[in-house]
Amino acid sequence: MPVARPETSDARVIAHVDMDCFYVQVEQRKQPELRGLPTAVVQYNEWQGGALIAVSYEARSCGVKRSMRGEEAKAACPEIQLVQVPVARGKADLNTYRSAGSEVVVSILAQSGKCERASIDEVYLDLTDAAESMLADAPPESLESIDEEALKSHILGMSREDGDDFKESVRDWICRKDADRRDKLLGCGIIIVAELRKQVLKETEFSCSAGIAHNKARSYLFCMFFMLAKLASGMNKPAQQTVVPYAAVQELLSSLPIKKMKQLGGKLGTSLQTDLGIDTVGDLLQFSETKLQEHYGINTGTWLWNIARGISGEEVQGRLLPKSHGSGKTFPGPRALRSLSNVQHWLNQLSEELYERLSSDLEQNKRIASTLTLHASAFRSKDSDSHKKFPSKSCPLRYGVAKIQEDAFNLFQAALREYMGPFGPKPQGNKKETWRITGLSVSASKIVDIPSGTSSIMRYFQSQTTIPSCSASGFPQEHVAVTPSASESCSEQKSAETLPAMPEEDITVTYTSPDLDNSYRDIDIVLEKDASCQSNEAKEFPTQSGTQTKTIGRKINNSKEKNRGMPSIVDIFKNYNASPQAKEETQEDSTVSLTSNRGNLSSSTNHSSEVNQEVEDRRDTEWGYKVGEIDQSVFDELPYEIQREFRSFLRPNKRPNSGKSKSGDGSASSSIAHYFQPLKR
DNA sequence: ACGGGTGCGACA
DNA sequence: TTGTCGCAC
Repeated sequence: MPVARPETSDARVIAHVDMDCFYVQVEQRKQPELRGLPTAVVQYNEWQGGALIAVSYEARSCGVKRSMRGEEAKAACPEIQLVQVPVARGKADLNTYRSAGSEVVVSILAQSGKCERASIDEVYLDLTDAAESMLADAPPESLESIDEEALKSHILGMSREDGDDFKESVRDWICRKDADRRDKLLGCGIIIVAELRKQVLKETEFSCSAGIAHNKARSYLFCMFFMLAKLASGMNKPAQQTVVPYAAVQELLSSLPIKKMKQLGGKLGTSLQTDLGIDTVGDLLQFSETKLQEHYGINTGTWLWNIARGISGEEVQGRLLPKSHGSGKTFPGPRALRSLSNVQHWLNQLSEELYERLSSDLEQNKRIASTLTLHASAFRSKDSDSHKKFPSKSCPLRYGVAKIQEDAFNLFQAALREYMGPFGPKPQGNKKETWRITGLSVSASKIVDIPSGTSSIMRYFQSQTTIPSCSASGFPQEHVAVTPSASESCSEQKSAETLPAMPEEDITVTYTSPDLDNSYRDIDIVLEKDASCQSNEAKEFPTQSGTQTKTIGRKINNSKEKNRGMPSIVDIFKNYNASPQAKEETQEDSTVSLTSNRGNLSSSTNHSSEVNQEVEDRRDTEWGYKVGEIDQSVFDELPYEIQREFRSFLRPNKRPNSGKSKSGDGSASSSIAHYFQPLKR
């Protein structure tokens, strides 16, 4: 829930741009013969014709709706064209849509102001600067002609009965001399957005709709308004835009059902209705801020009070790239997974896709992700508490397909044991597994920019991506996890798995303690054979007493604590990226170089001298940190080649693995360090 | 026991 | 911080 900061006179110009039925448009661009035909994009064709995920306007007017099955759609609209979502590795592959989305964002929309990619097919734009300078230099009233596209805009509260008349009144509204300044800015916004949308159409062949207002909430809403109006009027033209004059807003909104408001489409909206009898925005207006706060807490209460009044201080984040990548699949009903090996198979597929996307993110955007998370959903058919949530688990992310696969599987097993409880799976007499996995996903988050100019980083990853995808043999496998005593079924299944063979001396043993309630229990106690300094510590782990558990917990905390004062690789990147030269933002043609970190600097003080001074200081020390302050384990977060790159850059004279930076235990034993690829290959 | 696959942000 | 939950397209 966005926290609304009260904004008294909000004279920003914010646009919400929505690529409507985007997947359909992407497919129609690929197959132009589908243009103009009722079309839907469908995935997983095998069951009842698959599920519709995007529906063209022609098909909608036949009564086809999203979340129909393909067969229903055929029944409703026999001539409908069904296009399947691409499938890769046995799962839906949305990459074509993702890249089509960034095509739009990157090449066009990012030009005229701050741009936030809200989803695969939506962006917010902050056009305040552009609108203000237009108002200053060439206000609409001074123009002899207004763009034809802009004249097609919907202006809420203006009836649009007849064509030419309507355009005239739109022109009048845009050019009104006596208008409120805020309305004038919106008028400029109309013209700017119309231009942008034309450009998008020209360069990508995609059409889009837009809402223009003084804040995000409203621009979103107006975009939705337009789409509703579009459906109601039976219009078949998907591309238009909506704006609302300041004075007319409140009246129009008060009749709006609250469930239509963003964030209120779910439980909160339902609660407003059933608990407080609030059905419309007008109803919501009757409630005092404190009353709302009593029911929904201080933040949500204030937020509700504000949005009812059209107040939303939420800023457009200057972010063109996603903050995380995920790859997942559901296994509904009878298809639920019931064996570890099956789970591992799918985790391998998902991890492959994830790695592929991480690689291209690195290649195209020079970003690196640092956390891997596993989510799963499950049920237990027999047990009493079969609704228990399957826990999510995360760990540091190591680059490399095999590594992600291995880590994902380890995370899964850790989560599974937690899910099944401290006593593990049923004793051997019952051979049947009690759990069923109905969904799996792996995701990568905490993505940071890496500096450009360190070209060998790119070379490294390019070579990685050319390796044939799945084969674990393409990667030198440094260690494999072995779970000696976790549970009958686990070890049983495990042996059935085809884990890559490797030289024996490289094998790393992972000891697990079944009653250790810690997500790192598999991975945090890896003992590397040659790391002699850790042997004392590691010896404690195989035992299973409660006191040992506490000891382990403390050790883990200690090792984390040790890292706490240290700059992580993330910090280093951040500081580097704050330097001005990394910030320049040129729109390249094909190889897009995006700096997503524009928003990292507080936008309100973006140009303050204070910040600039800070940046200057950082530049003096290049990386912002002295060599000696950087812990060895920081480097261990990266693949060897990249470690080498940084090492030569940061401390040219030191040999790999030579020094722990500070006192205490070997840093290679920290919870982060040992989990990554060992330095030597 | 399903719209599926993703992604975001808030909360504890 | 991690993990959970809700929301949206």
